[in-house]
Amino acid sequence: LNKKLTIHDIARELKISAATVSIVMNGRADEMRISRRLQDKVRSYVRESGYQPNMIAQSLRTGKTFTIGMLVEDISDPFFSSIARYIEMKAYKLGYKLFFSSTENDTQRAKSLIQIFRDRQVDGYIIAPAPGIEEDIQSLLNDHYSVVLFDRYFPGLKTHNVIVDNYRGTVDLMHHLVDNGFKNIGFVTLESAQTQMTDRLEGYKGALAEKGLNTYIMKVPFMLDDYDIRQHVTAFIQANPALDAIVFATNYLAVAGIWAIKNLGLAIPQNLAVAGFDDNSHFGLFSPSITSVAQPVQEISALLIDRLVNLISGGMDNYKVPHSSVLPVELIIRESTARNVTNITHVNTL
Amino acid sequence: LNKKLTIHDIARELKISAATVSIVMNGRADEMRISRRLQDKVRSYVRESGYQPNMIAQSLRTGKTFTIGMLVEDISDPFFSSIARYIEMKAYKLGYKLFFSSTENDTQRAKSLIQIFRDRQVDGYIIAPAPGIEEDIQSLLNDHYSVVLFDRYFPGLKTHNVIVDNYRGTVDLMHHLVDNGFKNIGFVTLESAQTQMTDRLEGYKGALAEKGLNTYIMKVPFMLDDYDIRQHVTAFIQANPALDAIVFATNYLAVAGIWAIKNLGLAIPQNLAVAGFDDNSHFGLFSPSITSVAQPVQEISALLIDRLVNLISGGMDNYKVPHSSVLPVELIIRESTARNVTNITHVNTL
DNA sequence: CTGAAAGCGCTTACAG
DNA sequence: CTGAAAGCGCTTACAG
Repeated sequence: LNKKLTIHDIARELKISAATVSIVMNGRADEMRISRRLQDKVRSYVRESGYQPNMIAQSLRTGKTFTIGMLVEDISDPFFSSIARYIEMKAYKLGYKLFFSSTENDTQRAKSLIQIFRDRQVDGYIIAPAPGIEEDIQSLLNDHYSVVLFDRYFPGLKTHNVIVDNYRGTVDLMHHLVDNGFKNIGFVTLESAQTQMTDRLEGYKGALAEKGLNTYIMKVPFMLDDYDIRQHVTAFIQANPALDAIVFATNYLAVAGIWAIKNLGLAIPQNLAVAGFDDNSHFGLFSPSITSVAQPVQEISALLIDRLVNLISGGMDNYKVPHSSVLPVELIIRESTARNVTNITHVNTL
Repeated sequence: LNKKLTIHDIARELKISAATVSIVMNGRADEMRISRRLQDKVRSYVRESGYQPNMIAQSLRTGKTFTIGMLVEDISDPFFSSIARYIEMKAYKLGYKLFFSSTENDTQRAKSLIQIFRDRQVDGYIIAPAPGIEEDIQSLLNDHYSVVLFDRYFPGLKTHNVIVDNYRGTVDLMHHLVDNGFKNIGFVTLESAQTQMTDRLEGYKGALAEKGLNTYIMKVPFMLDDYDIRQHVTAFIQANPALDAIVFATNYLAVAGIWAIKNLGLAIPQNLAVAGFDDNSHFGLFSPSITSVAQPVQEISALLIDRLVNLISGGMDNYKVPHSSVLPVELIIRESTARNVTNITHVNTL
């Protein structure tokens, strides 16, 4: 196809060696004591000819690809796609490109994707780990790759993590519900031992235990489609007529759950209050608008890419002190958890 | 760091030449008449040693990177992120990885990202083009790169395109509104000459002209933030009290517009019916649920990746007959455009 | 101050 | 049937 200019073409044209061109291009000209005149000559030729170094050749020689592999659960999920967006923008400025991949939280798929990233020789990894890939992460660490986990982590691994205070998020939400008069609060979560899910569950249990209230927990199996999630939620509500509020541990559980509640003909929050974890830019337009615990997407993204690029350039020393950043979450109160109207109405009718 | 096995290590171990190993690895062993015994020996050694060829070296030698550059307007937009998701899954099976980048519909940024893709030597390009990058696309074509455009295209360029029938989408929507008794239908779109936007606008004008109804058009400047879009929509509604319905030309215009309408205290659809282009998985849960024109995301994705991989492997011949696929859209009718209740109520009270 | 040479790990004619 | 050699385009000691 189109023949691209190489460093040797330039060297020949300027009657110097290719090494000199390379050194000037890499900003090592002063250090190598190349005359200013020659430097200018090279630089102006490069500028005019529009020469662009072959990154593949550079990568083969230096071992650096300026590429980052990012593994999320689902790139079309609003939480992950907005993080991807921020990280890509910051990476762009730093000269890095990202490979995004969706694990669907599947162990085998995640393992395979990590291997692909290895084959591609990415410089670093940003991973929201699927269950069961501890060994693969540990193996990356053993081989001294730069890795940062987020959203969830493995307590047994000495990794750098960027997570949020999931426990406190649910506790704050429970206090809000209790303060608004709700007494029988259900919790719909996933059949999952991942840290972000267990922390949210513990927050729920802890807050209710403290208040001496009953717990109602439904664990939905992993990887169900929307239809099946709705069935589970419907069954849960029907089996627990005492429920006056229900909390969903993830964004997509909430969306499926709200469908189920509407389908049962229950009014939110009059018959059943609703709240969810992970905010969604559309929750404010739902009917009614939905209370949720929001994660600081922008801070998470900034921290992830900064930490990773630091690791990549800092070398092995940084691995000595893995560090978890725990960011605060924010409770966004909307209509779906408004004070228990039924009780108030009841009082009035007496 | 960790020393990886090379083809020469294997050759030395097996006391054969590196070329033989390479040939076996690339499935050209029979063609090159390498004995079955030797083939098996190589293959089993490769399997046991876990040897993985160095893709960077392969790319340098062959010029192929098995990488695709994908340029969208915003990777966190649900339309683009769901396309990204499908494409990534299909690409995974075909051995390709994707670089996703967001242009924000900015000309300079889009140009810069295309150059970065070139530097990275991607094998092909999937592009939702920003305005003003005709030359850059043409230049890719001139250099015989594989390119497929989607969502919008440049009528002057002989590219392969995957688009939807935007014109018909708006026409269908207008007919639905008119059939339901709406007579003063506004259209909120962007100040944009991009094909997807002009086609939607033409559909609006055409359908209303055919019915002999007035048009009310607001063109919002590009790149406004949410707050400013809401201001524009508010001003538009206040300046046109006759409006009984309003159509938004994109998903995010609709979301911002609905905020504005709610803020004005107008009831949907009693005071003002609402519909939008591009469906959204949450529109069904809005208050009321929102009528919209849905694009066939999965078909778009499948067509894009199939076409592109064909171009990449088929070589130049395919460039002789650029082809536009125009996919049908689907009108999803929900509560926000229910039959004009005000009129009916009016009749009843007489 | 600058150039010649080696090598990153692979594939592809070519020779025998 | 198989191996030695060249080369993809770069960078990095090393020599002078």
